[in-house]
Amino acid sequence: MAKKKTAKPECDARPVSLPDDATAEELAQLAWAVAHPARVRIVRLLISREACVCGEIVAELPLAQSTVSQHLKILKESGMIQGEIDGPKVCYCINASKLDALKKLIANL
Amino acid sequence: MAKKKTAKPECDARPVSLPDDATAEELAQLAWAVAHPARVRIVRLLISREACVCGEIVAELPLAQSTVSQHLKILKESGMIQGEIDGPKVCYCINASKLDALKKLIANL
DNA sequence: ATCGTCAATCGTCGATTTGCGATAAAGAGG
DNA sequence: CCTCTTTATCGCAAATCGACGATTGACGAT
Repeated sequence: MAKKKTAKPECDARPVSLPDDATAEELAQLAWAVAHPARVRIVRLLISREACVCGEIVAELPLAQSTVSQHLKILKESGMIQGEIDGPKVCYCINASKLDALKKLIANL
Repeated sequence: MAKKKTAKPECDARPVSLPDDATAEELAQLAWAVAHPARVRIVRLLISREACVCGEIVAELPLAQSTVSQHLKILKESGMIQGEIDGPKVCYCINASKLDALKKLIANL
């Protein structure tokens, strides 16, 4: 934390941006979920298919299964997608509310 | 959620993923520009003020000048903002077309 | 010409991300 | 029971990010 000791008499006097700060982190977090080509493709895939087994996602991407699993974990932690266990498989689907939240936050920029 | 049959889902007969791939990278790149709270705040600041000197941005954020400069560089490289040298100061402003590009890409997700 | 201000860049540090192979865990099926 | 399939997780390595102080370069003013 930079604590400037140098005198700063009359430069800034604007405590106007408090709600800004709150949504800034939320937007950053959601944007970050989509800030990787592989994750963009996963999100698009889930939107277009509405539901998708993990194996299909892996087959769709030029990445190793473990890497795709990592991206899925990141997307799940961000709340953008959800995964339901279905026997030995896992069925992922988009979380519409989170996606809408991202859309709104970006649109209201 | 509509669940596919447990049998093989005949889904992959679609050579449609060429434009997907192209915009996936573009979206990821633009999303990454706003995937940090400080950069979100910078972008918002520039939108609300339309133009802003670097010093003001530094004063607005709880970060060192060099760190803010880094974020400005990232935003500039992504095309989201532009900087014009004005004497010893540098005046930054938003790049509306890039911002719109991001908004469209997110909205069309 | 010299000084002070403003912003970019350099070098460094620690933390995080990204990718992979290998392994473990959980069911389904023979 | 054993085996196969499917997915998550565990290291591990390379790369990148984020933050900072210090320095540099550019410009205006004195």
